[in-house]
Amino acid sequence: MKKQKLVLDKIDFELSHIFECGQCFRWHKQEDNSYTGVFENNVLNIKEKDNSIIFEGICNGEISQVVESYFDMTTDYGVIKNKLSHIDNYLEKSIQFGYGIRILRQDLWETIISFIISANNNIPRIQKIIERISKEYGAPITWQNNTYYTFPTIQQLGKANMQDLRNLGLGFRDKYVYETTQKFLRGDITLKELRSIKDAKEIKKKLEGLPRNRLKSCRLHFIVWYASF
DNA sequence: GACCAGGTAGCCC
DNA sequence: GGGCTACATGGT
Repeated sequence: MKKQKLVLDKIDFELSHIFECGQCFRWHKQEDNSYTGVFENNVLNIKEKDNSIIFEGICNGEISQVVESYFDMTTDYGVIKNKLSHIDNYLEKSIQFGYGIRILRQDLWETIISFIISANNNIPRIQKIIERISKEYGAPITWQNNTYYTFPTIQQLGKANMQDLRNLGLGFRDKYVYETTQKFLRGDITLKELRSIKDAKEIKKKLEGLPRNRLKSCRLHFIVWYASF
């Protein structure tokens, strides 16, 4: 893990559209309008300057690879937007509204747990709970005199019992997170298995076996997306 | 201090 | 299968 920097041309990339559309919980806006976040074993700060996007932080691997993967850089969003905007007026307006969005390639495990936590909950609190879980069970990464925490792996989160989770403020969701983690720990269901399934209905069926995890269609789209790589 | 939140499981009918 | 309700907390 090392400090790295990357500068890319600003194409189909708008920070606020990406980070404030509700698809992620761990990116925070800074005073200078940049965003800092933790994903997998990376901490990045991202800012816009002179029609460029500057990525800076601690990366597990080459920053160009990490960014390319997480931000889905190999997909041409211009082509997609062009296609969608010709379907109907509603889509055209939607694209005008969020023209700079990219669908992040977030960690599948983190996403499953985050979605369980989101049940009957509000976004600020969801964010706080995820931060607390990460601080308690994730691994620390220090950058620019701040300590950030990765989202815990299955094994790391497996160390928490229901009371531990209750103490972190999960409320009634503690047992659903606990049971889901135990299922993954035991291997009743695996991430590899989810990734190997290409049919959305099959993935849905698998996930419905998990507690507190029946999927609304919006969630399913994300899970299918995250499971696809 | 009441009301609500990125929902869902467990009832009842 | 559809409709209702409880669920733990914290944010507003």
